[in-house]
Amino acid sequence: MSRAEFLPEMWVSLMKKIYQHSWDVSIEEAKKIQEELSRFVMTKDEFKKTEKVSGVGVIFSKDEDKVSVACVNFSFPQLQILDQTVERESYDFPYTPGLFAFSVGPAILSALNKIEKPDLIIFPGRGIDHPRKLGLASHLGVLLDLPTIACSKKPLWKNHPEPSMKKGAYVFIERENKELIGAVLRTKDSAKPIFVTPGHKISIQTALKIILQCSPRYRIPEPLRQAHILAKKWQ
DNA sequence: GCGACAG
DNA sequence: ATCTTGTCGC
Repeated sequence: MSRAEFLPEMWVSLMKKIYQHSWDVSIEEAKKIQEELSRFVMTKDEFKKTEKVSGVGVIFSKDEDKVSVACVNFSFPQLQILDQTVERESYDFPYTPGLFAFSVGPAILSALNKIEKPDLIIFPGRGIDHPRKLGLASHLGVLLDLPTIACSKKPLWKNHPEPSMKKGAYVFIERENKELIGAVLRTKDSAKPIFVTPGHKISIQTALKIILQCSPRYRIPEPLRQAHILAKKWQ
């Protein structure tokens, strides 16, 4: 099949999936959706500008089935807050490892609708480092057709390597089949490293570069840190 | 069978 | 995620 034939078919199929996409599904259906959407995940740099970078913060309510979601747009690389939104919504899909997006995806999409469209989004959690290659950042990256990065405070992989204590140091993480899925990145001298993985339309190298540029002072990249603080206020 | 498993 | 206690580097 030629590339010219392949691409349109791929996009028709993608649009179909997005049109049919439902968050109100069983666990088995959710996994199937992940398998299908993951075919469209790209880990090459596919964007021209990153002038506006958004961070997403997610906090679950203690008692009720509610989740607070904040989205904060930053200028890049100046890192000034441009606009932001926060909201508290109920969610139907209980938190399940591997299916995080089905709990918080709807609330995040509705929050993102209330701010200006960013050029790139940083999500808490996972990206391609996922059993079906579709962590939250990859899932919403495909649905929004935007470059996305995932950052986690927890290791992607058991027994991860340790970068040097100097800010900017990193070590790649690979699957057993040697496929690169992300990196352990030191965003602050002598602080615990964070775990960075591409979501969609971005390479690991570029993701690391952007996350470092977003972390001038604190361990957690500023867009994620501010979004987390804002979501926490509305918890 | 058991614990761990993004937030 | 949250809670809690303790330790170290800046």
